[in-house]
Amino acid sequence: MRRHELTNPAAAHTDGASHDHAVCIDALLDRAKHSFGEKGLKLTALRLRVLEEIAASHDAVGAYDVLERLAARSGGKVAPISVYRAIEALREAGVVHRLESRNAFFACHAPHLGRHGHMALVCDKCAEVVEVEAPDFHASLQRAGRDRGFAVTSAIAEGFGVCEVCRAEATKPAHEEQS
Amino acid sequence: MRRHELTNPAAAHTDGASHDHAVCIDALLDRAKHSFGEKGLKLTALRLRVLEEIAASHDAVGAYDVLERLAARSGGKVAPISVYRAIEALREAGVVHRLESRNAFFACHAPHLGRHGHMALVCDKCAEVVEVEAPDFHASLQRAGRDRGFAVTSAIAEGFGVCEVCRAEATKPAHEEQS
DNA sequence: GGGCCGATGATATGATATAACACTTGAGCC
DNA sequence: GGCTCAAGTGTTATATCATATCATCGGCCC
Ligand SMILES: [Zn+2]
Ligand SMILES: [Zn+2]
Ligand SMILES: [Zn+2]
Ligand SMILES: [Zn+2]
Repeated sequence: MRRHELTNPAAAHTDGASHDHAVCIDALLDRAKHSFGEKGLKLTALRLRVLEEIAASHDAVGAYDVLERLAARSGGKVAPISVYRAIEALREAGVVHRLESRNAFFACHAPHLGRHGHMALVCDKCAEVVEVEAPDFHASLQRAGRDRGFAVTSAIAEGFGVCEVCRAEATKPAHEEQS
Repeated sequence: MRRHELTNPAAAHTDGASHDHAVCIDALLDRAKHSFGEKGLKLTALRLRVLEEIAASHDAVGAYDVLERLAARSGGKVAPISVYRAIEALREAGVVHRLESRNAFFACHAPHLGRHGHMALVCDKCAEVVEVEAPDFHASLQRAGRDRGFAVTSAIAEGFGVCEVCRAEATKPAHEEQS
């Protein structure tokens, strides 16, 4: 089992159940086109396929998951390095981030140009990742660093817990639970 | 080369050059003994050997680095899983942390019982890790999460930049540089 | 002693990521 | 068109990080 997978994949609830995810995807692809253009990068067929797989949910997925899904869905097989290269380009374009604590990747649905001041919240139950703005975070980190002569140029922050939907499910009466 | 190593290991300056690191080690070992005792864990010979290797510098080191150093220094070879198990125990005791962004581990020289409210600052030049207290961080993360119904139970934060010593070296006149 | 449990050993494998080099393609230039 | 160059991708191999599984050992309790 991939290290970032859940014991209960059925717990994932962001593939359309709680919102119209097609809207998320459309907005993301649109932003990706613009972002690639602005940065002089090319949103090639492979990169688009990889982005579509990552953006298919709000979860963080491993590079090898992407690879398997590409093979299963798009037909043509690709090598691990090709997936990693595509992901790297998507990261440069700012449409995909890496979840450092899980060695996995997730689509950025909340543009925040400049890599600073956002945090990822990861649900331990359903693996969903949401980004929250945290303008204070980077500033306070730089302040803390400055006290020690440390010049902070970039930072990451990741929080773990239980998301709203999973909390609601956890408090549901037992007879409403799925088997 | 291990991914977390530097291109110029000589840049490391925390192995005694800029402070009396024996003091750091003594304090850490002392704290480790107490912490293992309090938690009902045992600071076994293997765990102590692993801790000594990790604590030998303020850098983050990979599990396989530890393994190689154990083989080189202490004689007896150990399997990767044994190193990982020892590291896991040291983490539970709170004397070692994982640097998520590098898949590496570093000794905690700044006790902060409870895993909240600290951040790691990593020098891109010398790989030194310093921990800074950030009492606001976890609170603000929980506040941000609460707005979205997300209950944050733990979090990590890692900052990257250039430490004081390396900054000083960078501004030194060229004729003082090492070849 | 015998049962138990936490720690370690031993072996194998899984999971994540990159190196090196070849090939293709398209843009810019002449 | 033909040339060059750079970016992207393919192909193969390998490096790096981490865990599964079962055996064994040694202290501790009864
Ligand atoms: Zn969505
Ligand atoms: Zn984002
Ligand atoms: Zn020290
Ligand atoms: Zn610490």
